[in-house]
Amino acid sequence: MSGEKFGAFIRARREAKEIGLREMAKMIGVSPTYVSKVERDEFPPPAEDKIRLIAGVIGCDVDELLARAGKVASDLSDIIKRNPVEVAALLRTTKGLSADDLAWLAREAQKTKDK
Amino acid sequence: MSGEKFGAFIRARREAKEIGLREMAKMIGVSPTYVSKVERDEFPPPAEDKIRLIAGVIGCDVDELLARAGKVASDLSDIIKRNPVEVAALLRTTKGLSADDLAWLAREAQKTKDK
DNA sequence: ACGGTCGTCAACTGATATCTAAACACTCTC
DNA sequence: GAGAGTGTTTAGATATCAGTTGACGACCGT
Repeated sequence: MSGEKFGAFIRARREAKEIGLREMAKMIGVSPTYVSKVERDEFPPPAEDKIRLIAGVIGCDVDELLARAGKVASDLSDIIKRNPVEVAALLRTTKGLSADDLAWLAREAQKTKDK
Repeated sequence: MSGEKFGAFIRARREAKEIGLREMAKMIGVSPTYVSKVERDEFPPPAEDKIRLIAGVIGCDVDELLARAGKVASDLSDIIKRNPVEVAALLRTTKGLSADDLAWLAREAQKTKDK
């Protein structure tokens, strides 16, 4: 499942979009040096807000990119913290379910909410 | 929902169990000074592994105590990272659901898995 | 009055996260 | 062959995390 490291991944995407390193740096509000280091995995992935901007620039899903960076979106953490016991139980139960099953479950959740 | 700070909470629990500060410190493998500071919220909550030990000592749910510390169990983070897009969608949908609804949803997930 | 226990204070340490600025080398164009 | 782009190297800055050591004053039983 996408063994590609964070840095290599965003470099490939950036180059595919023909965006220069300095241009990218300006867009996400960091120094070019930093982008260079991160893209060669010499520095760890940046903070969440920067990752969100990068996702916008290279056009990929924020949650996926965050996962690749080894992080979890802070709004998701907040949701867990609101009902730690129940949500933890739910998540542990979903461990091992397929993407399709997860999608089905999300629809069930939506139905419950609408009710 | 339990506005009590992390430190004050564990101090109350510890005292209720008549456990000394030094004893507690020994049990979780840190210095007494550290426990003292944490319990008076002069230091931020400890790392996850220490929090797990504390939960065992004072007898409370690990996920709840982690939430109180503003953290999320790392096994839950791992579950999210395995299927970031689908699990993120599921979690955002569950936002606002009651504890009962969440429990129901977990049972649905279990049924799906058994199938 | 003495040793033991209680919690506390001040001062520090090492590691990790999250970045920056300045100078460098290579290529491509004119 | 000068200038304008690339990306890269060297060398930090700054903050937060996750704690430790050693000394301190208050109290307790004997």
